[in-house]
Amino acid sequence: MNKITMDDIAKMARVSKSTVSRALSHDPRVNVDTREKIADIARDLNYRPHQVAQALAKKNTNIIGVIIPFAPRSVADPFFLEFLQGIGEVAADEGYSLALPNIGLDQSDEMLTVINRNNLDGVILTEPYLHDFRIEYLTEKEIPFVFLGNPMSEQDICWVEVDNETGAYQAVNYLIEAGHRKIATVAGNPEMVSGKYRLEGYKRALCEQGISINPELIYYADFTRKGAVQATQDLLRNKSKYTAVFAANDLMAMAVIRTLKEAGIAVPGEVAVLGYDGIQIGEFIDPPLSTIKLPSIRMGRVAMTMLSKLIKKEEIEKRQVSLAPRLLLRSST
Amino acid sequence: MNKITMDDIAKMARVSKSTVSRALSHDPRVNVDTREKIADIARDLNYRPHQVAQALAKKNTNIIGVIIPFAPRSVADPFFLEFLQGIGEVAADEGYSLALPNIGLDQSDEMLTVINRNNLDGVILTEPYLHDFRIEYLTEKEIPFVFLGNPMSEQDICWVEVDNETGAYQAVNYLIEAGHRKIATVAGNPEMVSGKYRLEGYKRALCEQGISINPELIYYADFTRKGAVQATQDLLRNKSKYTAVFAANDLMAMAVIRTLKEAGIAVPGEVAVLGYDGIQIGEFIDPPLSTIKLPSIRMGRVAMTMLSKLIKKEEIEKRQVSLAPRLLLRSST
DNA sequence: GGCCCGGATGATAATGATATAATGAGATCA
DNA sequence: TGATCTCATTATATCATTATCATCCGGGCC
Repeated sequence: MNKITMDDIAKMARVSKSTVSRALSHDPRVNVDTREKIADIARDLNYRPHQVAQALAKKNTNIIGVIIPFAPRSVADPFFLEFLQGIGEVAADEGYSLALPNIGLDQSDEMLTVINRNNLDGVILTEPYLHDFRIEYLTEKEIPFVFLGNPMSEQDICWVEVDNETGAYQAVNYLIEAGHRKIATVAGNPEMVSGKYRLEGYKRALCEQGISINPELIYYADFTRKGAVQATQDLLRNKSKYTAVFAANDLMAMAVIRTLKEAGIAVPGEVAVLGYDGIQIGEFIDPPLSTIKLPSIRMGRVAMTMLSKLIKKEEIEKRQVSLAPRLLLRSST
Repeated sequence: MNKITMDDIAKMARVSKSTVSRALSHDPRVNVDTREKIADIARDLNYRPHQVAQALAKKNTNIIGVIIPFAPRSVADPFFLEFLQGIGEVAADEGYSLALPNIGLDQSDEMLTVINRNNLDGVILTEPYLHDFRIEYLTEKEIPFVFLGNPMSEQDICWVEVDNETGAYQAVNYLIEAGHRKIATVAGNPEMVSGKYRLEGYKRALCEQGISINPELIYYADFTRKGAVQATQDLLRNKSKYTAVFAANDLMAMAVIRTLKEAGIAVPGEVAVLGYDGIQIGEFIDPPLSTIKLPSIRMGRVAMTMLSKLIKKEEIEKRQVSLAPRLLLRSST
């Protein structure tokens, strides 16, 4: 079966394809009768515009790239999935489809390729790094983009975040108020904004309460379960005492809990564990995970809404959106 | 900054853009010296072909659509995420990128649009229905596709599955052998292949062991947590006795466990719960979920590999792949 | 010298849409 | 009555590639 093109419709309606193009895009310049005739024929033939050709002529593809690193992180992380769902909802409403370009480990090279393919109308990025090189690329290529997370750039970049430092401060402060004095942390990648500032929040909470920071209670993992298991094992070998662990994301908190339990340590009986992100699945684990709840779906919606406006060059009232973290107490503390 | 096109390179190399095109696609007809000169210039200018224009001329886009229904199901379901990861790995290797067209509830109309946009080289579908209407569309439009799950069609369609009936039979059989006689089930959507045949397996296991099927112990939910909570509440109001629940997927099993626990029923002490899918997160919940483990990532890899061959019209040795389910015992039974 | 051959390259068409310039007919106005 | 304007439509260019057909050139052969 041959695909139906505009030319076919033009011939049947005895007009030029220019007129067909305008009629189908509701251009007011075409006569109402002509428009209706063309619309009828298009409907009868079940015509759908060829998106690729349209993209070439209009110079936009209606495709949004969502840069979620695959292994070892992230698509396995329910937090990103919830975020993706929020993006998806708005994208569908606005007529965009989502592409997940697979980004491997050597991001710089892959990123270049993805961007240069010229087939993305805009990009949503996750997990900003300190001095994120992607900003420069995207800015230079004039591709609209929105970050999930504040990349701490001097430039006027669009982003949606929940302040990492505040959230972590709130978390650790709660632990202190609950009576904990020796609090360990499984921190994230310190080259990432989230990793660095969640650790900063941890430190500030301790400082303000006059508790000295013990470097032996700080472990760095890479936001993965595997990394957290390793970190917890290191922690278990450590002679320093601790009664609570603050993990920089829920996925790691889950691994911490399991590793502690395997070592015969009761949670929260002997050691309390507090996570970060507030993934839905957290309420099902044993014990249900106390955490800092981020409005993940909402963040996705906000990011996509912002990106859509950016693409259409509409006015954006707030280019930087900072949402509030919320302490969600379940049973692991 | 203007984008670099083939014309720019042609001018710099003092050849025609035809030659540039051939040189960059390693056409043996171009002289080696010319090819290298062109390759050098392209590298210097950091040239990347314009994917949209390329797609229009070559009539393929290197984009694969993965049809995962969004709300209320599926992207929230870690099983699909794991599957997606498998697809992603192979897709990246083969040079495809993934698109997630958002399919809403009225699939028929949306599907039509997605397919007719002519911008997908192939499609991977999940969750086949009995008499799935999508098969007809895709076949007619001659778009290569692979199903996750056996759509039970007479046609010679490509699919990867784990036999639902066998898996469910295995699950329920295990419960019976463990001494359970009164086994309830929270079944999936009976219009979906997975929903129907997992229920069939449940029934066959009971029949073969001479246990009569009690319709009051069969509840239908829609594979979501919400549906399962409702089903479990109905079950709790029921006067019939039961000592085990077989849920048609892990997400529902998790909801069943929580709802039972909230009602003061011990799992697995009073009631055993067995799930289906084998999502990774299942081991973290309380109690760790016993389940039928499907090789989700592998299924994704197989599906994408098959689709890739289908697109390239290569020979496919097996167009229908049926992998083995595996009973994964943790603590909920 | 004319012809053929094949390697290398160029010119043009095609892909399926939109964007821009051009056209023609009728209305308006000085 | 001629100039200008508007409206509806057509013709042509454009987008950045690949595909197809044409051309050129040097060398070998008769």
